[in-house]
Amino acid sequence: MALSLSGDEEEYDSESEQQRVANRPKPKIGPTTSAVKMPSSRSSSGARRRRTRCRKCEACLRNECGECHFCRDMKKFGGPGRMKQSCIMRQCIAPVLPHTAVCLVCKEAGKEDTLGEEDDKFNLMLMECSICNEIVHPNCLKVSDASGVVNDELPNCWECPKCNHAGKSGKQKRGPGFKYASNLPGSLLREQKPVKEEADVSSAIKRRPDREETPRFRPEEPLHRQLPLLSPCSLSRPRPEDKLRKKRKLFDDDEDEEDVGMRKKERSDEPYLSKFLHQIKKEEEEDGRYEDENDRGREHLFRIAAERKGHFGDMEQCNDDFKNELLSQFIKTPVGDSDQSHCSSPQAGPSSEAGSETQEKGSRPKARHKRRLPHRELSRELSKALNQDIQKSDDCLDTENRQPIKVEPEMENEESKRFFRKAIELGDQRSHLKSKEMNGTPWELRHFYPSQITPLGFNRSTPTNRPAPPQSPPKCIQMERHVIRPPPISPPPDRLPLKDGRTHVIQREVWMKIFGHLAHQELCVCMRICKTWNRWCCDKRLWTTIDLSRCTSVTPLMLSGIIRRQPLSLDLSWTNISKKQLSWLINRLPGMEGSSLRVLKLSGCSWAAVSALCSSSCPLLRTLDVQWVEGLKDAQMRDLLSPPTDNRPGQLDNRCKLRNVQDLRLAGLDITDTSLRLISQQMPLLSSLDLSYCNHINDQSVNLLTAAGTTTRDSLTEINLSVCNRVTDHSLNFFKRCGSICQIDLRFCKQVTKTACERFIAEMSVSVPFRLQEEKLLQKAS
DNA sequence: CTTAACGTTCTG
DNA sequence: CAGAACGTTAAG
Repeated sequence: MALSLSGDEEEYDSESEQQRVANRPKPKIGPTTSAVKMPSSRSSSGARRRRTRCRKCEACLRNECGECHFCRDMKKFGGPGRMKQSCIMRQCIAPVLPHTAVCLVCKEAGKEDTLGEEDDKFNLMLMECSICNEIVHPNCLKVSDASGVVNDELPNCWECPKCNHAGKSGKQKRGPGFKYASNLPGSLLREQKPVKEEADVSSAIKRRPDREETPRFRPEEPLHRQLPLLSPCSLSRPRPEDKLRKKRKLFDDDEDEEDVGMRKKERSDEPYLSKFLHQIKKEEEEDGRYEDENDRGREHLFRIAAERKGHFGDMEQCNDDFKNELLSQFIKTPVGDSDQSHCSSPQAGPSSEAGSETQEKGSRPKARHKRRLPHRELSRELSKALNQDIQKSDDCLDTENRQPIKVEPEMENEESKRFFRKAIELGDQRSHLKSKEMNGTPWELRHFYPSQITPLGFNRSTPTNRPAPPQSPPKCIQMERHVIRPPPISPPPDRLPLKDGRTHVIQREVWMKIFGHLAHQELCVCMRICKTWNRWCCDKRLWTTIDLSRCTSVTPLMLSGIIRRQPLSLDLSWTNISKKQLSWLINRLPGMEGSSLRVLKLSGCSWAAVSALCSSSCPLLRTLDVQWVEGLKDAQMRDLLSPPTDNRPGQLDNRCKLRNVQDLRLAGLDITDTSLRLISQQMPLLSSLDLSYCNHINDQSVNLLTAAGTTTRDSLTEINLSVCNRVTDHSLNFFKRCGSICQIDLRFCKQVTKTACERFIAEMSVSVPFRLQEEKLLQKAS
C-alpha cells in the first residue's frame, strides 16, 4: 500500500488525461449523479441534503496544513486536484445542514434561534433523520407517542420517530454527513458496528440535542462513572478468565463493588468537607439517584485537594482562605463556567452527557437518548469529542475507556499501581466485550501477559521464549469514530469565569501549581469540572510523561488525548497499537519548537505497528524503546534507520530519522552485526544501548560498536549485554577503547567470567576506576 | 461565476 | 477493503 502510494505521488504532477485513463478508465456513463443517487441499500425517502462545514469548530477555523494527503492533492499545493477533499486537519467536527435546508412539513428553516427557551429549541430546530433522510422540525411531526432517537454524533441528526417506531433503527447509525469514516486515509474514525445487545435501558431519556444550549454543570454522570476508578481500593489483578464475568457486571450495573470502595474511603474525609458537602446537597434537589454519587465525586475532589494541601508550601494561598477558595470553586465555577457548549462550535455542542440523565418531560415529540451498554457510552464519549470544542473526552480517555494515563514517577506506591492495574483491566473489559462479540474469543485472553515483563525479570533462563507481542487489535476494537483535535488554538483563559460574569481571583498559573500536585487520574477528574479546568488540566506541562503501557486496547479516544496533551515521553509498550494509529500519532506530535516527542517506548508492540516509524520523521526523538518487538530484525532495523519515506518532494530529508537518538533499547531482538553497523553509523549521539537478550550479539558486535572511527566508540556511556550468551570475556577488551563508558551490564552472560570482569577493573583502574556493582555488572566508580 | 469539498462509486 | 476519483452540491 505504501508503495503504491509513493508511486502515485511521483506521478502527481503529470496530471494528464492519458494517465487518468490509464489509471482509471473514464466511466462510460455520462454525467451520472453519483453524489446524489442513493445506493440501493438506502431506505426510502428524500434525497439527502449534503452537509456542509459548520465554519465554527476548531477544525473549520484552522488553516490547511499543506502536508496531508488531501492538501498535497490540491492544486494550490501543486497537486492534481483530483481528490477534492478537505485538509485532514480541517475536517469539520460537526458538519451542519446547509442553510437552504427546510422542514419537509412546513417548508421553513430551523427556528431554534428565535427562542430563548432551551427546552423548546429542540422542537424548532431542523432534524435530519439518519434513516429516511427527512428533515423536519420535531414540532411539525404529528406523531404523538413515538420518540425520536437523537444522534449525538452529528448536529441536527436523529432517527425520526417514524423510523424509530418502525424499528428501522440501527442500520444507518452513522447518519449523514459523516465522512469521517474509515474511507479517510489518515482518519482514525471507524465505522461503528451496531451494538447487538441493547441491554436495557430502563430510562428512556430525552436528550437535548440542542447545540445552542448550554449544559449546566451536571457532574453526576461523569463523576458517577468515574468514581469507581478513583477508588484506590486494593484490588488484586484477577485472572483473565475471571475478568469477563466480573466486568460484565461492572458494566451492567453502575453500582459496582468499586463504588463501595469509594464510599468507604470518603468516611475518613475531613470535617470541613462534609460541611461543605452539605451545602452542595442543598443546591441540588433534583437527580435523586445521582445526588449521592455526585456528592461523593466532589467530596473526592476535595479529599484530593485536602490531602495534598501539605504540598502547597510554595503557594501564597496556602492557608485557610485558600482552602475556602478552593472549595468555593467547586460551587461557583461549574455553574457559570461550564456553560460551555458554544465554545468554538456552537452547532456542535456537546452531546451533553451531562444532562442526558436529566428527565425533562412535557415537550411534544420526545427525543430519547437510548442508554446503551459500554459501546454506546463509548460512542457517546466519542461523539462528545466530535461535537465539543473543549470537551471532556480526555477524561473519558481515562474513565470511559477505563484506561488511565499515568505518570511513571508518580506511580511509586504499590496501591497506586494496583489501582492502575485495575483500571487497565477495566479498560480491557471493553475490548473483551467487543472481541467477544466479533470473534468469539476475547482478544485479551489470547494475549495475556504476566504483569511484569522486563528483560531480567522475564524468564531469565530462556530469553528466547519471549511473550508474544500483541497483535493488531481486531477491527472491532478500533471501531470508534472519533475526530482528533490538536490542542485548542486560543490560549486558555487566565482566570476562571464565574457565573456573575466576573472572574475568579486566582490566576491560572496558581491553579497550575495545584494541578501540578495531582496525579493524572485526579487531573482527569478535574477536567470534568468545567471548560476552563478542562483546558488548564490538559496543559502539556502536566503531562510530560504519558504511560499507556500494557493497555491492551489503544482507542482513538486515547490517541486524541495524547495529542491534546503533547507529551514529551510516551510509553505504549505492550499495547496493541496499530501502524496507522502510531503513524498518526507521530505525525501529530510535532517535531518542532521544543514540543516534540523525546521518548517513545514501544516495547512488545508488533513490528507492523513499529514500522510506522519508517515513514515518519522524528528527528527529535532521544529515547527509542523497541525491545521485544516481534519481527524486528536486521531488515526492519534498516528500514527504521533509513531516511523517512514520507517526505514531500523537495523536502526530502536524507538523514537518518533517528539520528538524534541517545538511548536505544533493543532487548530481545534477533538483530545481528548488520544492524549494529548501521546503528554505529547513523546514531552519532547514541549513549545508552540495550542489547540484552539479543542472541546474535557476540564479541564481534562489540568490536563493531567500539571500532576506531565509529561515533559510538566515544558516545556510548552505557551498554546492556545481559543474557547475551554469545558475548565472551573478549568483549571486555573492546570496551577498554570506549572513552566514555560508564556501565557495562554483562549479567547472565554465560561466557563472561567474573575473573575477566575483575581483570577489566584492574586494568582500567589506571585511567577510570570501575567497580562490580553486581556480578558482571561493571560500573564506573563515581 | 468560482471555489471547496461531500458523498458516492470505482479500482486494485 | 482502503484509497482514489469525480460528479455534484453548497457557499460566496
